[in-house]
Amino acid sequence: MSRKKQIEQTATALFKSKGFSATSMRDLANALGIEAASIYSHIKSKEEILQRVCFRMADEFFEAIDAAEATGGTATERLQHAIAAHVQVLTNNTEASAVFLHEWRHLSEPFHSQFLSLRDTYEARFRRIIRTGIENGEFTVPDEKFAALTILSGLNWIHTWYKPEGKMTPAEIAGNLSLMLLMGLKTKTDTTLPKSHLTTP
Amino acid sequence: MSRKKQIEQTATALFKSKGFSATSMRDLANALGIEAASIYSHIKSKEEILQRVCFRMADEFFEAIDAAEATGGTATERLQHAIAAHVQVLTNNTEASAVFLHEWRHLSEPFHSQFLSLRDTYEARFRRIIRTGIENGEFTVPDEKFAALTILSGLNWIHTWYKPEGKMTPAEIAGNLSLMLLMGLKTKTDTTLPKSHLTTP
DNA sequence: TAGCGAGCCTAACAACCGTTAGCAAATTTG
DNA sequence: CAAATTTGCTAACGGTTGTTAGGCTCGCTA
Repeated sequence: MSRKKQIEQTATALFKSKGFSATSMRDLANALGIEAASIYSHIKSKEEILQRVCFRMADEFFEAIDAAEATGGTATERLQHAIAAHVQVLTNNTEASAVFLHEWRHLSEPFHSQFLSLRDTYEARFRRIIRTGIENGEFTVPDEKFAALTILSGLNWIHTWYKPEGKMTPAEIAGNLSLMLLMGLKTKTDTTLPKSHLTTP
Repeated sequence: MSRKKQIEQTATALFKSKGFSATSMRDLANALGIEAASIYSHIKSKEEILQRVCFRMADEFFEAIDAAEATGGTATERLQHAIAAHVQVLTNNTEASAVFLHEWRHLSEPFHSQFLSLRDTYEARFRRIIRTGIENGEFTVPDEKFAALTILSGLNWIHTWYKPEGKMTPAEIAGNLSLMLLMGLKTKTDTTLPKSHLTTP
């Protein structure tokens, strides 16, 4: 592995555990066993590392959802595939995922805006699947954007606990999440919510 | 309002938008229109602000869930109340909530450990409701901890977009979230589902 | 064997960090 | 009105920050 990749990987681990701002170049150098100044033989700046991690992960998420949507099928199936693809990327590199999810706001312009734009586009992909499902009667949901964001945020906590050696495989995690988010907690034979809390506008 | 509260509030806004580490005392002073050193007439240290915000919010979440659970009822009803209570706290102060959710890791010991312990206890409250619901057949879910964390992470993104002047009230948001998380996205053909949002009576 | 690039070093920079000391003005309280 | 408290100031501290300059030492290749 190239030295640059090694630096990137070590930095990613530190960024995840301490955050970008709280990680100094001297911390990073110490973790690598070299001097801080030596790092600049390989990278241009501290932020360059963050940029590379954020945009590489963005690429991975897009590639994954592209492949998932290409399979076609019903909205339910496409959503399941998109969830599985998202979980796959998330579990494949939890450290980079954590940085991608939490540290992007330390990007300077124009990268900050670029990143947000990519994120919006990605969310729109989920939204479109859900809208299709609403239109053809597969889903019943108050608001399509609301649903998409709830699903995504329900997926994005995985990186906090997932360990490759754990007992659930990424596919099983994806299956459980799909089940919960598509079917809800309620037992199928009794699916009504208490009436005292419902009103129809 | 006391000057100390004012400082805390301004700091909270900055911590939310830039993060704790990336917010300097000179940034905070600038936002307050005074000199950095002047802040120390009111607080002991930068971290004191973070501590106060984190533990005050923890208190609020516990008070809310205490009140919610005290109402009794089925597991479904208790979970709905707990969700509504959580959303209420979250929407009541989005800035402090964001700090509570994302900046706690910059707490030093023993506060860091204390905070994590409180968070675990809070999550266990949700888990217990869900376990009850599984045991008496209200819920069908693969794993109780998994379900609790998925629900909580599905709630905890609200602070990123909620504005008090928006068109959904906190109660409506809670209703929509309850609906999505309890019933899922899939259309149920065997029951009459409310077509839109919920409101508390 | 000469040369080259990769990799790392030391030294140092200017800027910024949280915080303290000591003092002055303003405001509140007796 | 006097005393006490609140609120803010300037100046400065010791330390840390990201980064640059310039040079040394290897292993590889021409």
